[in-house]
Amino acid sequence: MLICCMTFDRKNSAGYVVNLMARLFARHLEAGIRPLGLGTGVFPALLMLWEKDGVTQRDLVDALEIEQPTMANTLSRMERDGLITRRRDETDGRVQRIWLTDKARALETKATGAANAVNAKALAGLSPGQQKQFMDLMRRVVATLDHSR
Amino acid sequence: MLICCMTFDRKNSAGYVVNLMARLFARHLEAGIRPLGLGTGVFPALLMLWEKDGVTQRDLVDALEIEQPTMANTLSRMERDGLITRRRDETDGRVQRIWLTDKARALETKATGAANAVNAKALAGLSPGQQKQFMDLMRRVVATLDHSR
DNA sequence: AAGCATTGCATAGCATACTATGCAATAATA
DNA sequence: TATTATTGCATAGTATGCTATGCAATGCTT
Repeated sequence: MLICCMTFDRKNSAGYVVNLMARLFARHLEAGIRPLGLGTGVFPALLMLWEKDGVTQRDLVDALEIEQPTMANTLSRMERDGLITRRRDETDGRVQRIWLTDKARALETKATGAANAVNAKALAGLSPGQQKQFMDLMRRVVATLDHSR
Repeated sequence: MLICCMTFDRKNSAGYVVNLMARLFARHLEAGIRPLGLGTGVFPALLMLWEKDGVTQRDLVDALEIEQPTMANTLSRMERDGLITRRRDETDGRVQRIWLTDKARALETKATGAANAVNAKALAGLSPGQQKQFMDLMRRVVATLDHSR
């Protein structure tokens, strides 16, 4: 049934639903990792660093598609909170290399567990095939937006 | 091919991809509506108000699933920028009713056009059937997260 | 009616994200 | 080698979003 002058149905707008979904994911993840002293913003950087630390800020910016000042700010908070140390590169005076503290290393299992739990909870209403479809569709949308300007 | 100790593959994590996708959507929408003097944060409120103004802050908070202090802050910016006026309800001294200015009304066509353009661009790589699937899957995930915890 | 609970909104404080800009170190070029 | 361009990072300023909290107006209970 059509309503007369409705020009924009937000619940049928991809952008609106994507934003809402992202905020809901963030709220749930926040609740899961707050007991660990972590916030959602540090999570992507930690994922990279758990895999391999000693990388540069630039490496994180490129891999995570986060703007450089955002990453600088996030790393400052992580340093303040004792999750990383920054040491200047020996051969290039511009570069800061990022190293995890033992404290940050010790959080990996619990933190990724919390993230896995949120993902599982969020996708619980979808069949395994639909979950794969959902991920695939999202990755294609991301690729489209990444390469369009 | 499996890599030895990788415990968390972010590009296969729903939460990570959702967050990235939402930031990309926001960047594109921001670029589209900035020439109108709008930001992404005011957009959901404007969508509601274009449909019907004279509603309360509480109405917006409930419909948009945005926390009340966030909405109060957003409405303050909108008032500062001449998009809305707030008038106290005549029968209930607690309530502020929100009214659009002519300036805000005049932006509806261009702003929703920009949002439609972003949505179209984002979904351009999907078939019409896949677009419907994508929206349906997202709405189901939103519903799941809405009703859990 | 008095006292308590609820509701609607504002404020404080912070995290996360952006653009614009500056600066120092290095690289490239003339 | 001197100049210019590029690169890596930091800072400033702002928007968007959250939790915690306070307060005034209203509603409820006795």
